Amino acid sequence: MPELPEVETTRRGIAPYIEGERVCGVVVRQPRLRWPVPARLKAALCGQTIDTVRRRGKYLLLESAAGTVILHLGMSGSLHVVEAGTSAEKHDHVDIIFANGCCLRLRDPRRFGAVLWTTRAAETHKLLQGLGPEPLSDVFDTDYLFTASRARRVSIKAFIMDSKVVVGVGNIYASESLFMAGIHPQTAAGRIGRVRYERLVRAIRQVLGKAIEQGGTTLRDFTNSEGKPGYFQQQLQVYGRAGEACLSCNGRIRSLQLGQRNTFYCPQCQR
DNA sequence: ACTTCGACCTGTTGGC
DNA sequence: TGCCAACAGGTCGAAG
Repeated sequence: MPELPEVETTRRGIAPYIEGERVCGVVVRQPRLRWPVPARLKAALCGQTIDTVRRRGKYLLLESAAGTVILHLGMSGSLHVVEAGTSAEKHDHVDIIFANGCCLRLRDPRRFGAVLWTTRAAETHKLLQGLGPEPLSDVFDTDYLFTASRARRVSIKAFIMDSKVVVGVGNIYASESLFMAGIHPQTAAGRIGRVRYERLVRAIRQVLGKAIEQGGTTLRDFTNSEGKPGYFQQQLQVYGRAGEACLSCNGRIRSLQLGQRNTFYCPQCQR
């Protein structure tokens, strides 16, 4: 479900309810997520105040003086703020309850998500330390991407979906960005020139930025923390449109498998 | 060091 | 209507 825009939409949705609020309870109904939810989470977190809710790539970081909760939504996770005491449904695995009466609830049917706890700077955590730059930051520019891609034989699509290269570009926005940049998804990353990387950087920024503005993409069931869907799917140019007409050239959108992921592109517009 | 691929889960969809 | 296979927005870590 969530790529960077959906995670950012979630962050913005939950922050006002929990920033500056004190945790007074933690309920773990299902500790078996991607990694076990640490048993010490409850003891560590109770009594702490969540100072800030940050995002790094697709990870959400709830920071307190004692440590940081690292959250990942995986493929099917979502966070909602409900009133403390609201009855839990089938896949509501973890609640963090606040003294102000709010309950931050993680739902994740496929359980690819994660809830972890670290007492050190979150950036140094194993899962975060190798991450590439934020796509919307200044560090992510043409030079960076061009240099990082030299001698790389992977497809450009797999390359931009690699979180060590750049974070937050998932399967939907990878296809969309490559369409906008006019680059065929199968092209080897190392064989793409500077000028085209300039276009690609711009496209990634634009696509992600626009998607955040629209509250993310809702294909099946993504809703923000208030239960509202995102609207970016109305702007999707190629994702999920195999067999349909390209909105730019009227040719047929095609799909292919790249790195075990479905990939959409227009063979006319993308070379 | 790079690349590919299996693995982790459940729910939904589409074909027969 | 029912059953079953295929597929889904992520990504780690092993193996080549």
